[in-house]
Amino acid sequence: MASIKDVAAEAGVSVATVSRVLNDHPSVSADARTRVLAAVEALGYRPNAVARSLRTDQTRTLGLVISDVLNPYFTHLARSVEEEARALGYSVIIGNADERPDLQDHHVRTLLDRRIDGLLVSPTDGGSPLMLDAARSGTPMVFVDRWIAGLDVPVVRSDGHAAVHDLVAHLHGLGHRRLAIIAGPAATTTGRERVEAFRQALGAYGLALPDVYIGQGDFQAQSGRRATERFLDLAEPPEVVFAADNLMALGALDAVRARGLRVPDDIALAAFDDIPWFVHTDPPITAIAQPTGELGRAAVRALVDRIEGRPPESVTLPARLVARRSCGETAPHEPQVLQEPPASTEPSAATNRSQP
Amino acid sequence: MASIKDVAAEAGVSVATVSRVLNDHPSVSADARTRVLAAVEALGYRPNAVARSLRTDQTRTLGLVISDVLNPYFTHLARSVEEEARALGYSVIIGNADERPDLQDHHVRTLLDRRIDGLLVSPTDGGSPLMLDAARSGTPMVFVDRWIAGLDVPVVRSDGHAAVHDLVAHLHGLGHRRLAIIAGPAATTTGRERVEAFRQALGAYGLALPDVYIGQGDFQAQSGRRATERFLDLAEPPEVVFAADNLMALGALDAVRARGLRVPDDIALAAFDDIPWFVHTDPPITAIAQPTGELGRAAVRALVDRIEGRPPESVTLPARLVARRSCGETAPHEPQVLQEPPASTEPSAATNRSQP
DNA sequence: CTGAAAGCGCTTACAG
DNA sequence: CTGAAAGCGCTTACAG
Repeated sequence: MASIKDVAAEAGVSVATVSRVLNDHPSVSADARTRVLAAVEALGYRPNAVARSLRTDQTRTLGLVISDVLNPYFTHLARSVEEEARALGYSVIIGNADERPDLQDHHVRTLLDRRIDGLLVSPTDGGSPLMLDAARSGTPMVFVDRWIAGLDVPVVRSDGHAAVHDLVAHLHGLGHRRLAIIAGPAATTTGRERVEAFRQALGAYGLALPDVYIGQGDFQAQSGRRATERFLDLAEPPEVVFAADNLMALGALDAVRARGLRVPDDIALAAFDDIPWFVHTDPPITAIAQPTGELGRAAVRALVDRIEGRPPESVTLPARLVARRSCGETAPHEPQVLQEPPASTEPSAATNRSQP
Repeated sequence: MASIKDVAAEAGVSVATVSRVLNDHPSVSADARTRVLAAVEALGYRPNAVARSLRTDQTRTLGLVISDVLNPYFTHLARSVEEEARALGYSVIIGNADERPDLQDHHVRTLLDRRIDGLLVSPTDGGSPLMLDAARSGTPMVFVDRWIAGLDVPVVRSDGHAAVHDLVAHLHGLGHRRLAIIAGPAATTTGRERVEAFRQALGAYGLALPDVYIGQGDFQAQSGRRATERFLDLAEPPEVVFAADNLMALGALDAVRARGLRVPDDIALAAFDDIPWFVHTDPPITAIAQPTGELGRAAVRALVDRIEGRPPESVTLPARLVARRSCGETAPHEPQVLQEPPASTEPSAATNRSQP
């Protein structure tokens, strides 16, 4: 593979001049530029990004560590992250933690070793020593979707409180009183928050959330299956199961189906995170939709701000309820296509520095 | 960030010795090793992978350029690729071409600039000059799922001929005679092959595949929607629509639903590529399942063989029909869970060197 | 077993 | 505007 030396020789100039042409440095004569460009063309030369990174101490690469690529929500997020990063001149390397803290650490370590310019993380747990070190050691970092409290790291996420409240209103209106939730891991913010939001909303309707109506899941389908089976085995099973993510809803659907029961007649189902397939499941599934694309873009902008020395902003966007037939009723004209509400940012109080 | 020099100073040895310890070189005294390891620990030193790559001319990184990450088939593929790569000591950088040749070129170029050790590609088109150059210039490369003919590049894919034949037999048995297909781009092998397999199978039953029953899609949902609308507008619409991938099937479902029609009563639907959601759609969708995980793993093994100087093997695995209710009938005991058949490789005739 | 030194392919003050 | 030279952080013959 041709190196800068070869180009310099071919063009009859020094490597410094070649470098200047390649980097659009102003002080290069038109003649030198022409000759260098011709040599580059003739040799099919492409600068070695590894060498450049070593020298400039920047890789123009962002790391994205997500909990589970197979989860359509995170796939969507990853895609919007890559798009925005590309628009800003960065590449992104994705690390899939598969909801495993050890794998998450593996990816963080690998990414750090590669000297990525910044790290976007949706943490799988409460923060391993490595993750905390990374956050404190000054590696530019932004949390997206999930976060770890007590760190001076901007957070880009959506707030589901209002939507969960809307969901409970919807369920209550349909006459449901025994509502259960399949929670995510307590070590994750979204695992905890969604349960709390649900509990609060139930409280507003004078309903309790008994422990037996809280299934412990891990955001993966299998756990949704198991939790649902346990609910169905109860002397008094819930009338509604609210899965804290779309994969556990898939598992719940599997479990209900395996027993020969029907949604919503035998048991109602709702999910956090909306995905295109929810329109076509039997029945279409009521879900809380996050503005996923906008979250990904905002996260990249915050991270790049941080990398390039501008003050990064934490961003919180609202989620919203998309009611379909899986909890009962809901008219023929239910929503069909996912549509994201307009973005809004928190212009002030940037980081979650003061978080408990 | 601490460098090897800092470690050497701290341990009271030369950087050469530090390097030897880090790389498990045998000729290092136990004493030196201990002191170096202690220094590494004390400083929290991590070797700079960029510098190491520049020096050793290997990045231990694989590039994966896929057509569309949002397509669950490719997401699954990407995941298995990463798993196998990790097991073999490689990282992978994913480039999402989004079915756009220009984006595909962008990613190939970026990956090459980063000096990845090898490239796994599922080409979006027939081969841009850049892609052909890359393949010919000796960059270790393996095609997965889709390929470009006429290149000396191993191919890891699945063969759907038998499964498509099974599908047509199934459809014919249900009494369907007017069968249509939504094809992928003719520039892709899978776009062409699936139509040809379908045409052949129809021929075996004395059925023709008229041009109006071939919808031109691009493997994305929107194109499945449009093609289906066109079918439904025909004076004599088809009785069955076979979508050449799962996203176009989603689009077809959207279109059928938008007209207030029912599957399979008004029109039957089948898809290439099986995904977990197909069990829960209304109705469950008949699909041709590829051994996706095994394809990803085999592709990585072939690529790493190539990189490490062993002869790489092309691999072809069979796809299989999973009949559900979307084409009519099919019993209560239809399959529920995706299961991959055991792997099989072609031990001989490694590359598709002699392809037309 | 160990260290000094060269060199991977770049970029960038510095001097002219 | 241009080039010689230093240096980014490593690895690895080479000599001892």
